[in-house]
Amino acid sequence: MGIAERKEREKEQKQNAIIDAAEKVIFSKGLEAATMDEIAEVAEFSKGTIYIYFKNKEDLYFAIHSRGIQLLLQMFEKAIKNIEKGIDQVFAIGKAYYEFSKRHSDYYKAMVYYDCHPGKADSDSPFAEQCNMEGEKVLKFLAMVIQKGIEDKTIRPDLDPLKTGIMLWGQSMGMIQLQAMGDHHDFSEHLNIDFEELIQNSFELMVQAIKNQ
Amino acid sequence: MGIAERKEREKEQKQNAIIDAAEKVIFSKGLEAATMDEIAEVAEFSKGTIYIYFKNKEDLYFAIHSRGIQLLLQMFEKAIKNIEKGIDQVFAIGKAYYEFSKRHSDYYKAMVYYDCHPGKADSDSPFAEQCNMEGEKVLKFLAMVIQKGIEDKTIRPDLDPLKTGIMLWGQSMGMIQLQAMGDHHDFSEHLNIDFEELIQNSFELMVQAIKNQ
DNA sequence: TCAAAATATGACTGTTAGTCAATTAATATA
DNA sequence: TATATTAATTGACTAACAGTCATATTTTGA
Repeated sequence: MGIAERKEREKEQKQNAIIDAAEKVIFSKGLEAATMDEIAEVAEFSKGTIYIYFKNKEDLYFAIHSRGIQLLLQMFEKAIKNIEKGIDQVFAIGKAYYEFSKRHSDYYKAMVYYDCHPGKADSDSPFAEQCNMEGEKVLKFLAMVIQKGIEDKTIRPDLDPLKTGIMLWGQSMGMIQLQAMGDHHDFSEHLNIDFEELIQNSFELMVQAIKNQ
Repeated sequence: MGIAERKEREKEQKQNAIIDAAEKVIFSKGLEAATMDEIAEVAEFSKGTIYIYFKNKEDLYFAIHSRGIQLLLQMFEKAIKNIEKGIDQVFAIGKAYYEFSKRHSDYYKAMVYYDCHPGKADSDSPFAEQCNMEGEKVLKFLAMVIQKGIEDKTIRPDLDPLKTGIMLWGQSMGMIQLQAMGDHHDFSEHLNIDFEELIQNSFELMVQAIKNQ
């Protein structure tokens, strides 16, 4: 059955075209202001069609989220190339994470938004499921690098790689989020804080804490 | 003019009554599902009246947020009593923060929700302003405790109290948020992670990193 | 060529934040 | 006290938007 396959391919293409349109709209006017009507118009489909390819607005947003995670993982993979020691790779990943939050801030915002969201009906959203899987992949990548660091004796051997990865992830995420908060409210300038430097310091502190000896 | 003062008092009382109603509705059905109509009904005012006392829905939510921060600061103040050393007080504050996120999870969720939110028109929301001020007060409290730790030689003297406070705050917030994410999605149980223990470990790591010697 | 199945459409519904002209209550004035 | 003025309150109304579904169009297979 070549037709079924072609249809499958076409379906995916259309889905991607809709995600492209959604990104255009959301990245230009913000998550909140983006409407399904406008996304449909930019995608050159009727609104009804959007709802054939995506369960609801949230599901469409999760599709964007998923693209963001994939991009992040690629940046992590690039970041550790040509770096020898595990501990240095961990630091490089931290920097890459920060870099991602700055360079792809649209994706980053979309990701944070949904991570903070309770999410009313994430029960059966296909793309939400995909996000979870991909998020786990990123985490396991980090855990693998930590494991490598333990093996090459640059990271404390008493640490559990997965747990340590979660800690580093959580702490880094918190710092980057704080910076975003500082941007929205006044506080970073009000208290005269250079967040870029502060995040750098915070990564150094974390790396110091897991370093062997 | 005693009347003007009485009116001022009455205005505040009514505002508080509306916030009470909003908490009742939001804490029972969630931030998203809560409607202004229902809040008005529970408050026993018409919807129009709600909009006299609060600029918009967001402003009302910020009022709840503000109550949460005040409660948090009280918990911090209680937490450091009867503890001698600065470094131990820092640890106690970390524990209190986690405690707050568990015991007053309704407030905590409301707070995280708005911290993550870009916030379309926070420009002239009186309660948002109050939140910023109170958030800063909490941060300065933490910085003061760190300063004390530097003075009693339990915390590294090379650290800047305010910057270090921001770091600890951001990192703790990130960990707690990760736990919340783990609850919503499947990942904490899927990866067999005991978050309570992990957060404890992460606090220990942080405290270790700022400890003197 | 034409019936059946798969896709796509956009007018329609229900819900909710926010508004505002009309109403009611409180205060000042004569 | 009676009346005018000012302040507070109301709820019907509007606009905007997510999501639906009967109808129309296109594609497929006989």
